[in-house]
Amino acid sequence: MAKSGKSQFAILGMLALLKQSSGYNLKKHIESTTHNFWKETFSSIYPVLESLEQQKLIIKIDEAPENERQRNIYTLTKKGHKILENWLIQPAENIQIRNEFLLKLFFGNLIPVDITIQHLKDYKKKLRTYLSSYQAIKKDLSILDSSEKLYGSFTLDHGIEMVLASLTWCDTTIKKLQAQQNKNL
Amino acid sequence: MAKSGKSQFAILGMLALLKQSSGYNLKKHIESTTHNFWKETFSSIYPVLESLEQQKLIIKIDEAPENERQRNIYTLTKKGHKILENWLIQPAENIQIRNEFLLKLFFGNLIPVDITIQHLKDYKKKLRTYLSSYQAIKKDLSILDSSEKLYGSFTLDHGIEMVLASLTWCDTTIKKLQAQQNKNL
DNA sequence: ATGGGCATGTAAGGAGTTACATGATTCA
DNA sequence: TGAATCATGTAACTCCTTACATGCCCAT
Repeated sequence: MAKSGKSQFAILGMLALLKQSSGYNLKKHIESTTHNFWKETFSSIYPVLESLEQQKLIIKIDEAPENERQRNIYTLTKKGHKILENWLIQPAENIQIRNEFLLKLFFGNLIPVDITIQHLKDYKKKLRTYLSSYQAIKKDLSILDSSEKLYGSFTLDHGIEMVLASLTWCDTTIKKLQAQQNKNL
Repeated sequence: MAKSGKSQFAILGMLALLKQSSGYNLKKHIESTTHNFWKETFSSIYPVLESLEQQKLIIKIDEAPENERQRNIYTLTKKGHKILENWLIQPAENIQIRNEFLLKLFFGNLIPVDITIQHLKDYKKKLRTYLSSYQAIKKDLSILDSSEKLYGSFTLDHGIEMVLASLTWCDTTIKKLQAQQNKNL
């Protein structure tokens, strides 16, 4: 079955940046660059590549270099570039955000305060992990050329700023809950 | 078909807060309180309510007050409370974040800089809209009782902090792009 | 009497995830 | 020779979204 959502554009865009790539390689690059706001799995990448090829937005490159393992290398066609650019110049649609962590917190008065505090502390740990992984990604950005690096640094900075703001909010929230806890002693 | 995802818990939790509610009323409250991180549609609410009733997690209240329009009022059973609390004390699973806006920005070097700058400005406008809607929700929180208000204010503050950090990031990013633009003149 | 809010659902489809399945190559 | 990485895919499923469909009640 052909997929037709946003994955299409994510893959098209990444392929445009890399000029040419296999599905496997695409996944690797998505993981090392857009991981904090966009992920893809093999199960979506391969069918999407097939669908994009059928739509003539990408083509398979016939490179049969000797001694090399069999793999499918794709590159964008002119039509592919056109479709991609057309999508890029449109403003983004509203995001559907579902945050299970916040949902649980919202229902916090249904469980003991100390469990919620623990959840917040665990969340902080996770956020710190994200922070260091973003710093690792920042290093990986050097793979791409300088103009791409610029935009990559923007999205990465966004992630970093969000994590930092979250960490501050966690601390404030924990303090408020602890104050609540003391009041009830 | 019975639904079995996170919607179940969102509805169970909201029902626990409200003590009792119709599906329609649930939607209203979800909109006015968790809108920034959790939404539900009628198409999920009604089937989920039916499924929850079959699982004996909620029951329909026989209130046939004269002169009142027909509607289904539900409330949690003991089993429902147990299931809900059990979910609440488990740490939240990792969120799958997909941000189309950031994805487009990441591919920004494929389109003219001024379009990207415009996208950022439009995004700022949207963020400011969110900010004022959060302030409106903060007022609506007064519907709930004080302990629930506390947790509602936490999740809301999270939204506000994220928006504020985003706005700052937008300004920084716009400045960087404008500098880039001037360099290329 | 009519428009808006209240109220409840169904049907079909879309998009992505998880689990399953396989095999080649490289390096230690 | 065995583990890790490269490499490609299928099948089933789940969940949610969009569009559709209906009708009451209340206020102006």
